[in-house]
Amino acid sequence: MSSSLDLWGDKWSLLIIRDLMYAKSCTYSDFLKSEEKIATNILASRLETLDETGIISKSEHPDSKSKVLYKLTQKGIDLLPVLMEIYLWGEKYFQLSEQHKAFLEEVKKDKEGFIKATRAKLLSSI
Amino acid sequence: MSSSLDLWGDKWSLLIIRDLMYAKSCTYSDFLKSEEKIATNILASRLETLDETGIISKSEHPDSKSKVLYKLTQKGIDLLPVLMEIYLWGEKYFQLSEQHKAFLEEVKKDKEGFIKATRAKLLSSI
DNA sequence: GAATATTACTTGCAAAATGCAAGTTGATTT
DNA sequence: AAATCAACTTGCATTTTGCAAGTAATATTC
Repeated sequence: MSSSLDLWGDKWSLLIIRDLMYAKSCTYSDFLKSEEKIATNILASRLETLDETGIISKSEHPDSKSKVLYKLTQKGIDLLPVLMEIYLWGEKYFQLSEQHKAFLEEVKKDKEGFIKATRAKLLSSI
Repeated sequence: MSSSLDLWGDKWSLLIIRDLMYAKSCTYSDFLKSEEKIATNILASRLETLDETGIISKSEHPDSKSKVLYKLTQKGIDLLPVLMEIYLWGEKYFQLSEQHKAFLEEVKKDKEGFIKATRAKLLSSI
């Protein structure tokens, strides 16, 4: 557990991973757009270590040479169950937006199924 | 997710919570005995914030006035599924001891059942 | 095609968090 | 009564974070 947390167990790494679960792929500036407002140097350092540890990978953007696409690897996609349990815990102990509530209601109807489907979708876009 | 991580999403907090999942209750010096070697000031500060946010609670030790017992609250016990998914991820990507491997094999046979039983055990000792 | 804007970063620096060693206080054992 | 134990606290050096500004390469606009 300690070793796992050393790889991705800090707030910013997990938020990066979360963004990638939603978006399938993000550019550097996409990450900067999320509401948590990560500092640019921290973002760069987290992307570097997540890449080094094989949780995300860098690839070329089809449209432009100056853009970089970040994606989850299988190792990163396998964190989906962890993220889902974090969400479900948060649902119990925080006031969520209607949007999030509706989403989690859907998930709870068939958690295994949701994870399997999302996992397949993410794996297909690697 | 960000709010959840603000409460318990750092390495030391999660290791404290893990110790309490195994042990049901720990004293300050019990935490110091775990292999990860947390510094005493960090331990004190984490115990304080986990107590403030209602994830653990302090109680009197039956044997001695000078000892303090720390336990998970329901809010803390509800993190069990998160911890289990962290373990299961780690199983896939790290070399574990035979002991841990055997434990996780057991868990995987009936994850829901294991969580339910462990949860009940922990709740009973609150 | 030169000027402007965008993208993905890097750098410098102040503030906060961490880690280590040592110290303190009250209860307990010898 | 003296020594030990349990739960911390304190001081300080090191590391990490966060903010603002800068840079270099590509892309777009005039």
